[in-house]
Formats: sequence, structure tokens, C-alpha cells
Amino acid sequence: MAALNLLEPDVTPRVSDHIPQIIELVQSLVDKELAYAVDGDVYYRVKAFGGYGKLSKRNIDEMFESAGSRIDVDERKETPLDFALWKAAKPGEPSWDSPWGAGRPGWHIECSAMSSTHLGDCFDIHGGGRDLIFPHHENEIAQSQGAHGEDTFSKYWVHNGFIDFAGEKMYKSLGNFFTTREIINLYDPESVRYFLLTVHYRSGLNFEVAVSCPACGADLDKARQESGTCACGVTTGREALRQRVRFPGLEEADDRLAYVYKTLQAARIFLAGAKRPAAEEPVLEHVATLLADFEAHMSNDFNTSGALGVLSKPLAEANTLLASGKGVSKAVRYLTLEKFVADMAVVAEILGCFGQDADTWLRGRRDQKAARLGLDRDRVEQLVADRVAARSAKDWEGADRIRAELTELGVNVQDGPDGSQWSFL
RNA sequence: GGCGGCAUAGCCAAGUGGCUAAGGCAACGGUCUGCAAAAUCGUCAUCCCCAGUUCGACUCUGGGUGCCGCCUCCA
Repeated sequence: MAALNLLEPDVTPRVSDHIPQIIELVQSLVDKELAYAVDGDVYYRVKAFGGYGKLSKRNIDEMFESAGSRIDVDERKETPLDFALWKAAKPGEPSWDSPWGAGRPGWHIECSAMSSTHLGDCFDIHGGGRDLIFPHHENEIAQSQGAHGEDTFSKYWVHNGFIDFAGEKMYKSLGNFFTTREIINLYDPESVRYFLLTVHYRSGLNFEVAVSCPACGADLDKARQESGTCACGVTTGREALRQRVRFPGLEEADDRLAYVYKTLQAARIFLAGAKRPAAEEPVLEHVATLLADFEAHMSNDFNTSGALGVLSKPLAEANTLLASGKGVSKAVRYLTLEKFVADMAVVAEILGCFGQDADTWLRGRRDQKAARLGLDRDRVEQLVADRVAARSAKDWEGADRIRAELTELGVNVQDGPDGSQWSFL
């Protein structure tokens, strides 16, 4: 979690530490006749709670009719929709004493009990996967509002979509999923975070999976990923195939992140080497509205995708300014870049992205890749130095020869006003 | 079978009852560069199908198709 820049929860409550609160909550529902006890079980009387179904937009009357058509109904319940708040103990199960005998909590009640214990009867946001909307969250509402009143419990619901790998399902030959650990071993955790941010939280997210044949290096299409057999005739086992997995979506995210960091880095270098103008002047249009545009999207149900989108124009504007001061005054150039850097810091704080030191991030990215590819860095540095020497002697042929050599190694050299930098192709 | 959600360019993905339907990737064409890369500029969609409502719908309603989720002691 820390690697993904997620904050630690303040409280991680355990059900077994809240049995008294749970019993108290169940009792209050019984007292209000919203629940009834049968043979040591306690069930919620769904029909007695008027708002049932409002979260999942289900019609309760239709549900009463169709419920039970697929499963056997416990005859002791008043209606099939009634759900357990407390279950009588079965032999061998952990249990606690209660007014209804030894038993354990039902499967929704702890959320109601623990949320009111730690957050109070009313709180702002309740999250969860969209698969939990019915019945889990619906039942939580029935329990909490039944006990505490109609205007209590969560003000907003945040239901997130799911992550898929390679579309509908995973391939048998690859296994069914990849862990976060496996993925951040391959890609920078911040790139993963950025990738997650490129879609709205309510939408699902698909990790496209690319796999190449260990024998010939050809990319395997879906059918071949499934079978593990390449066109070249070689069949690869699951573990070996998993070693060959790439996530194109994450690579794209990683490149985008690098673009942002490079821009930020260049802007900081520029500002460090220039003088701040004495008088204030209006900054260029896209940078001027960056923060307001960004926040408008974020304020609209955490639209991170839209928010990321509005960063493009100011980013390009900054890069244009960085490349040349043509057409703008020195003051506007400086002040625009200054505001760009400052506002991006605010954006970084909100997103948990773009907040690292650009030099460190960029260098770390390159070093990690060099290590993974087993690149001989000393040799690369030497070749780059040789090429710089050749260039300053205007030995273009020699310089080109060295560039070709570096290309062989998968390395690209960029010539800039401040010298030559190398990176990966 | 029932209920809920989604369906936007080659790919990813925002968005709106009427103004140019964001942005990214890819592609193509410029600028820049000794070469190149990076950067930058430009080009690239009428929004799953059918029928309605409306002066006008991609955006609303109904039907269809496809995909996802739930209805299974998993919270």
C-alpha cells in the first residue's frame, strides 16, 4: 500500500472487538420491531423498513415475488428477503453469549456497528466495490437507519469498478491474476497509480496483457497465450510465460509520467537559472486556468480522468515556453513557468502523482531499466563521452558511428544545449 | 430467469439536449535538430441497432443486441 502512495487507515477495527456494540444494535432493532428472533437467530424484517432497495434501485415488491426462486428459503423467516443479524452458534464455531443465546454476528451487522462506533451515526462517504451494493450495502442501510433514523449513515456512496486482466477472463496458461507485488516489481508503482487514475473510479479497468515467446520473441495473440504455443512451434509453461508478460497500458502510463517529470524538471532548471521579474504580469492562458480546471473535474465525483486530461494544454504550453522565449516577454515566461510548477505541486498533492523529485524519479527509472536489461552502464557512459568529443571536433561520421553502436544497445542519445543525455529507445 | 450498470475514433478514455464531442497512445504531415531523439504544431469520430419525445438527441423514453456485476453463509 505504501508503495502505491496510499495512506494508512486511522483505524482497522475487528469484528471480534465489537461484539457488545453489535448485540446492542441488534437489540435496538428488535425493540423497534425491525427484527425478530427465531430459535436463537435474529432476522431483519425487511418489509418493515420502507427504504429498502433505494441504494440498489431494486423494486422490493418484485423482489418479494421472485426471491427464493433460485434458492431454498429458510422457512422460519417471515419473508425470503429477511436477512440474519445474529446466528445461533453451530458446534465448533466461535460464539459469544447474547440475549438470544450463544451465537455469532450476521454478515452485514458488523459494518453498521463498527461504523457508528468509530465514525458516529452519520458520516460522509462509504466506499466499496460495486458488487457490494446488493445486498451488503443495502442491508447496512436498513440496519443503521433502522436503528439511528432515516437521516443517518453515509451521505455519499463511492462504488468502484473492477480490474480485469486481458479483458473478460485470464488465460489458463497464465493464471488468473497478477498481484500488486508482481506488477510493481515490473513497473514503477507511481505508474500503476497513474494508470489507475486514467479511468473514472466507477468504470472497470482492463490491464491489457502482452506476452512474447521466450524462444523467438514474437508476441503471442490471445489464442496462443491460451495454449502457450508459439507459431515457431515452441510451447512454454505457465511460469516461464509469466516471466514474459508486459502490460502495455502501464508502459504508456509510465511514458506519460516521464513526460510530466521531464517537463517539471526542465521548468525548475529554467527557474533556477533565471531572475524573477520585479513586476507581476498575467501568465499564459492554459497555465492560468490549470488549477481551476483540474479542481472542477475533481469536484465532479472525483473525475480523475477528466482532471488528468486538462493537464495536457498547460503541459504543452510550459514545454513551448521552455523551448523558446519567442513571442513572450521575459517576465511572462518566468511567471508562467513559476505558476506552472507551483500549481502542479498542488495537483501532485491531490493525486499522489508527480510529487517526487523529478531528477530522482527520472534517474531511478533509467537505472532500474538498465539493471533489468543488464546494460553495461560504464560502456554506455564511455560511448556517450566519446561521441561528445567527436561532435565537438565536428567529426559527424564518428558521432554517427557511435550513435549506431548505442542504438544496438537499445540506447538513445539526445543532444541538447546542456550536453548529451542518454535514455532508452 | 430477475435486478442493476455499461456500450464514444485503430486502441485507451472524458463529456454535453442545440456552440469546435476533452485528453492520451498509434498513424500521417510540418517546425526544430549536423543526423537523431525529445519538444511542439496540424490532420484523424457524429457517439452499438431500431422506434419514439423534442424546433433540435450522442445526451431523454421504449424495445433489441453485446459485455460486466448482483441475486449462492464472501464481507
